[in-house]
Amino acid sequence: MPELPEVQTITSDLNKYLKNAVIKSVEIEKGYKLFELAPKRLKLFKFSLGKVKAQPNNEFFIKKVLDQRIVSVSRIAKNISFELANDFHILIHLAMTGQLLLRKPEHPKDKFQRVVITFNKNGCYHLRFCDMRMFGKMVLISKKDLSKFMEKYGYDALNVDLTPEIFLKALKSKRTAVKNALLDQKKISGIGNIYATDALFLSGIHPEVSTKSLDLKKAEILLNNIRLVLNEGIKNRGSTLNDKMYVDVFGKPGNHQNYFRVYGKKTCAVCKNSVQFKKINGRGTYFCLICQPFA
DNA sequence: ATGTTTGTTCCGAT
DNA sequence: CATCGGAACAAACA
Repeated sequence: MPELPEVQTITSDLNKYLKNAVIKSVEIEKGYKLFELAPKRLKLFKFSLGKVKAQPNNEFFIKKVLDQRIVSVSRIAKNISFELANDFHILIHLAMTGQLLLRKPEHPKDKFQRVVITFNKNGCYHLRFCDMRMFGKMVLISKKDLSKFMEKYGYDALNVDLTPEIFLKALKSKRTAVKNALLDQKKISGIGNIYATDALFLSGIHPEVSTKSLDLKKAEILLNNIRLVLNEGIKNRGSTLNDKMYVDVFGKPGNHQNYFRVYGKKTCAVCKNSVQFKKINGRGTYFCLICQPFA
């Protein structure tokens, strides 16, 4: 579920609460394998790490993280990275339905709980990795491999080094509908379906307009609106849809769903005309034909 | 029963 | 060979 604002909310809370905490135990739900589910899933892991080989098994993971101190928690695109005091990072991607919950050990078992890491800092805490659909991943990666892993991502949408010129060039390197380019993490990272939809609406750009038709002025407007909705999303602690799958580390839903511009809407808040809904590249897309003319 | 879902990768067509 | 779009991954809900 999470896009950049949701991952950022989780990451900054975890950094606040787990920085310098020490991992005292790791429990993996019976049948849940960090890297070795079905053969197909193993393949998925390998590819998702690029040329980097995933570590072979749960035991290796546990051995390497036990008694390690968390140096810091940070966000890489939509991944959460736990820097350990040794040579490794724990990398977590929540995909569609992943959750990270900070719990007291006595708190009742959470639904779809897959991995429980116990930390020792100001008492004893659980970090529970829950994932209903199991598209998420949790892997151990060496510092050297992490830099290789990061190469597969384009500029983070909130990176101040990303200028309108670079942004435009990145979009144009893909000859496709502008919305598809925005969702391509290799070009620009962090943007997901909801925030892309709202940013295009604010920019008056039809989602199916070709990247070829963009000019620097439009790119600058779009980039500013992307940052506007992402920063708003962070301020509002993320978006929680009706399925309630996104919650923060305390189990609380976000508020940004109350501030969507066009996503999930029936009528346009600006011109009152009916909002269009269309699947673009398999992703539900909302737009207003009056405010976002296809031209 | 069918269609829907915040993400990413695989695979076939071009 | 590079690139794009659709399918697949899996589970719950309406």
